[in-house]
Amino acid sequence: MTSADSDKKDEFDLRVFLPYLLNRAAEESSLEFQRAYKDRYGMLRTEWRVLFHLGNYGEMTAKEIGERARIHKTKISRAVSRLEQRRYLLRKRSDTDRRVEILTLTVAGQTVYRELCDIAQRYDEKLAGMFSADEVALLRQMLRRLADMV
Amino acid sequence: MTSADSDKKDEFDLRVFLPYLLNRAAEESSLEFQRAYKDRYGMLRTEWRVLFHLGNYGEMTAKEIGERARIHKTKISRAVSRLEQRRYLLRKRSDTDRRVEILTLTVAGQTVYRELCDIAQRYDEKLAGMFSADEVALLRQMLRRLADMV
DNA sequence: CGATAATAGTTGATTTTGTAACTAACAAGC
DNA sequence: GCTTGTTAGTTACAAAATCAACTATTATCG
Repeated sequence: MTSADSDKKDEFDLRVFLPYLLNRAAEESSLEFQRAYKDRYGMLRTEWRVLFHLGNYGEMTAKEIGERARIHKTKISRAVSRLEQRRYLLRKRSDTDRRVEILTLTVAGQTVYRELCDIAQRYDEKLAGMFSADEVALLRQMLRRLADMV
Repeated sequence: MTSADSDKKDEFDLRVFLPYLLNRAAEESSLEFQRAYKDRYGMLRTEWRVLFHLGNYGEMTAKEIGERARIHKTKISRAVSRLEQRRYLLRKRSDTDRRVEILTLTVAGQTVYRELCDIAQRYDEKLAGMFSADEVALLRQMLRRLADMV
C-alpha cells in the first residue's frame, strides 16, 4: 500500500456519512408525499403528522403526540390550531385534569386521513419496491432503531 | 382469519411508513452532530453542508454544491455569505464566465472542516456500531439509492 | 392549609426558510 | 450586432420554525 493510498484511506467521505445519508434519503423520499398533503390539502409537515397520529392511534393529547413524534409543543400547538380551524379535529378538556386537551378527528378529519393513508400506502409500496422484501424489512427495522435512539 | 383480523391487516401503520421512518431516523441521528456544528461553531445545517462539500471535493461553484447536495440556490447563497463573513471561505470570479463564483475554503475553514470531520467520523462509527458490518453496508447502500432517486 | 414547584398548552419576538422577482452575464438565432 | 432566452447568483417579502416568556392548572411538601 502506497502512502497516497493510506492518506486516502482515513479521509472523510461525506457520501457515506450516516446522518447526511439519512437526511438526504428522508428529504428525497418525502418530496412526493409532501406534494400530496401540501398541494392537495394545504397541510404542513407537522399537521399531517398530528393528523396521522390521531388517525392511527385514536384520541390523544398534544403532549402525547409530541412525545411519540418528537415534535416540540409549540409546533404541535400551532398545528392543532390550524387543524381545528379546518374542522379536522376537536378539542375537549379532560375532566380529570383541566390543563389537558383531548384531541380527536372529526368525520372530515377522518376522511382526509383515509385519503392520505391511501396515498401514503401506495407511495410506501413504490419505495419498498426498490428493494427486496428482506432488505426492506431490515431497512425498516434499522430505521426504527435509529429513530428510537433517544 | 376473523373479519377483525382482515380489518387490521390493511390498516395503515405510521410506524413503518418509510418517509416517516426516514425522517425520524434522520432527525434523531442528526441531533448529536448538530450540537457540534451549531453550539461549537455557530453554524447552520446548510452551512456545514457547504463547508463539507468544499472540504471534501475541493473548490466548487455554488451551483455545483446545490446540485450535489440538492439544496436550493437561495439557501446556498446565504450559507456562502455567512461562511465568507466568518472567513471560512473565499469567492473568486471565474475568468471564463463572470457570473460564476469559484468557492474555496480558507485555512481557517479547512481547520474547522477537519475538526468537524473528526467529530463526524467518531459519530458515524458510533451509529454504525448499533448494527453488524454487513447491515451497515447495506443500510448505506439503500439510503444512497433512496437519496439519488430524483 | 399555603407556598413553591411542575406541567399542559399558548403567545410573542427573533431567526430561518421558501417563493418570486430581480441583476448581471452569457448564448443563440437571425 | 442586436434581440431573445438562459443561467448564476442575490434580494425582498411572506411563511414557518425556534426560543423564551407567559397563563392556567395541578402536584409536592413543609
